[in-house]
Amino acid sequence: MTVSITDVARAAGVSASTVSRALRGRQGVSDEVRAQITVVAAQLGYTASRSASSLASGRTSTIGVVVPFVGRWFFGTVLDAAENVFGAAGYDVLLYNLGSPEARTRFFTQMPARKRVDAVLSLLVHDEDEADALRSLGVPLATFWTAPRPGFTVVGIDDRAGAQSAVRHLVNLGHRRIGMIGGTSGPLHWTTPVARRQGYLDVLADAGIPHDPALEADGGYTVGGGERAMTELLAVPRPPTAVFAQSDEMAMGALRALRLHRMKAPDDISLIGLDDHELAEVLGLTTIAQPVAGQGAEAARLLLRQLQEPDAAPPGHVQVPTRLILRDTTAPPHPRGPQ
Amino acid sequence: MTVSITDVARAAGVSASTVSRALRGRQGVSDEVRAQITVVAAQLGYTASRSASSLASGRTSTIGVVVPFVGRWFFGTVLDAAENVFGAAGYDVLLYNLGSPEARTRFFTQMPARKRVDAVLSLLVHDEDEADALRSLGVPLATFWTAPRPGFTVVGIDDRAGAQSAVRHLVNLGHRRIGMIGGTSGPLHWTTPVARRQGYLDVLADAGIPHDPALEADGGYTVGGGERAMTELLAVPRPPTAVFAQSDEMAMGALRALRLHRMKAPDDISLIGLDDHELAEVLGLTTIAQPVAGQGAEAARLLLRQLQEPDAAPPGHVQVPTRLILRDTTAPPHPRGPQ
DNA sequence: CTGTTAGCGCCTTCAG
DNA sequence: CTGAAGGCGCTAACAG
Repeated sequence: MTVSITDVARAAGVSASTVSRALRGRQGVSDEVRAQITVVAAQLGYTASRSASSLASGRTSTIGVVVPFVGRWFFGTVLDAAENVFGAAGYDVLLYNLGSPEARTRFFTQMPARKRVDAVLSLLVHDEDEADALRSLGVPLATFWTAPRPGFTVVGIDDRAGAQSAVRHLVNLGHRRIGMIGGTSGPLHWTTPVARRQGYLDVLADAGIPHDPALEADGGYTVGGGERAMTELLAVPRPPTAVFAQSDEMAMGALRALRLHRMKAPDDISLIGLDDHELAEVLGLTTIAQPVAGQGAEAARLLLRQLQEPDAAPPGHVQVPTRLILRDTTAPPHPRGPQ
Repeated sequence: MTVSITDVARAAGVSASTVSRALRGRQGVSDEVRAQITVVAAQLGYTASRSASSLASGRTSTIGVVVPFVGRWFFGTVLDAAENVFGAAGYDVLLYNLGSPEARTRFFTQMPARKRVDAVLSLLVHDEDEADALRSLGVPLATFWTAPRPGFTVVGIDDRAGAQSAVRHLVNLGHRRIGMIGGTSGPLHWTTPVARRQGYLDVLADAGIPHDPALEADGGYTVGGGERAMTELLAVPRPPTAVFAQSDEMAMGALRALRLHRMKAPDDISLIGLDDHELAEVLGLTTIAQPVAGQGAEAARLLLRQLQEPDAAPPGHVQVPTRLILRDTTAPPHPRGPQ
């Protein structure tokens, strides 16, 4: 029914091994025989069975990509870029989308990727248990993070420094009451919110501004959460004149909260995000940009290199730069405000 | 090194066949033996090699999902929902992200999914050649479309009717000069823009409004394209008083164009989109909603059912409803305008 | 340069 | 209910 390597071999009048060698571009086959086999294989519509060749060779030509939520802009963009790099190199990608706790548990207990992938790119690793589970796969690993992680190739921005730039921008504009929308209590205990908060605290301290816990709100890294968080901040007795949202999506939610309160950025309150989301420009949102697709492609490339040169030392930690993008949501504090 | 089924068999004092049966929950194994084997397998950290079991059984427990751009909100959201359904059912998903023409060509010439998947969900099928290539895989197929497609389970909205609702809303508000931002000349010749344009023309004709080609602009289904398209429409001698954007992302671009021209929706011009993008609410965009994640989950479920009951008749064409979501970007035409 | 010989690890008969 | 035998389709030595 389905055409196999022996069918091609028979039709071409050679042995199966020769077909295998010819089609995979290995040397040791005369040019004319190779050409012949190529033609015959095409005629028959032959494609090698990945299962069979994986079983025989031990290689899968497949890379596992673990994503928290493909639907989220950041992860979708990273995945898009990474898949392009893997696909161009002849690798298929197995996607594990671990949005729900059940999916996450299922993945880490059953480890469906075991023996199925040559490498894994995990965009998010919650804790050391998950890291260990991944390490137990015995394949090259990459992840996104703000710090090095043993056994992983790590790509990421300096979250703390990025947050510092954001808050410093607000301080430079003359703001003293600066709020923050973060994500500490989200379902995922990853370190990004912690590092970004640290950057916020750093700059406040530097500028001699006392830290007011009432000016911190949790936006859970979602649009809706950002809206709620901004609403909270507006209800504080003495509201902030500027707010740093740890992600653009939360900043967008914050923008909506302002609109609902008949307020505007930057007239009533300044707002800065972090990411440079594709819609940040549409909204005129001032933000700290990070190269999202670029990081995905870079992580993919580093993983491929490890596959090609298993002996070379793993790359370790690659940090990519962020930069301030001035748009329309930040300005000096309004003079009439009570400050 | 890596633990195989014979290792488990030896450790449990049974044969490999018994281990295979026990672990896959097939009957014909006594409860106590099964329990024992389960324990031993867990201890040893055994996971069956998918390559080997696929080779032996002919089933892959894998579903291929073909996506034009994972990074785009619509496709990312659909993929997210579909992956959750597949994953919960014990299937892995192989992702083929065909954003570039090269990736597309590579996929359709090499057919890397052949012999690797039990079914395929292709979010976009350009033409009959691609459809035929997919059919040649000999597995259950599903896709998103506005019309039935032989050999595929099709899920989708009624694009024409959806567009009609959008334009009818504008007509009902009293608009007579109604522009449209579409996507006919995009790189992908899929039929969505055609169907939505038809809906636009239908309502104009119904309302006795002559069709003015100058009021149609191409936004290529991207944010940037939407911005350019709206800019074009504003430059027309007698600009529209209302605009229907065939997608929310184009509508968002249009909103930005308005802002840059110091104009506002709905004060200067009414705007309606189609999708109900996650950020449409943030922007207050009036739109026609379609259940995006819902459609992804539905397509996945239908595919799984075909896998479980191969004899049942394939579901054919499932059409899901759209509905008008009134927000802040549409209003009756401004009285002072030259009408 | 090419063919032959063994498996890769598992599932599926077929016996018992 | 369980074990033994064979083979899925391919690749990797090893001979020629």
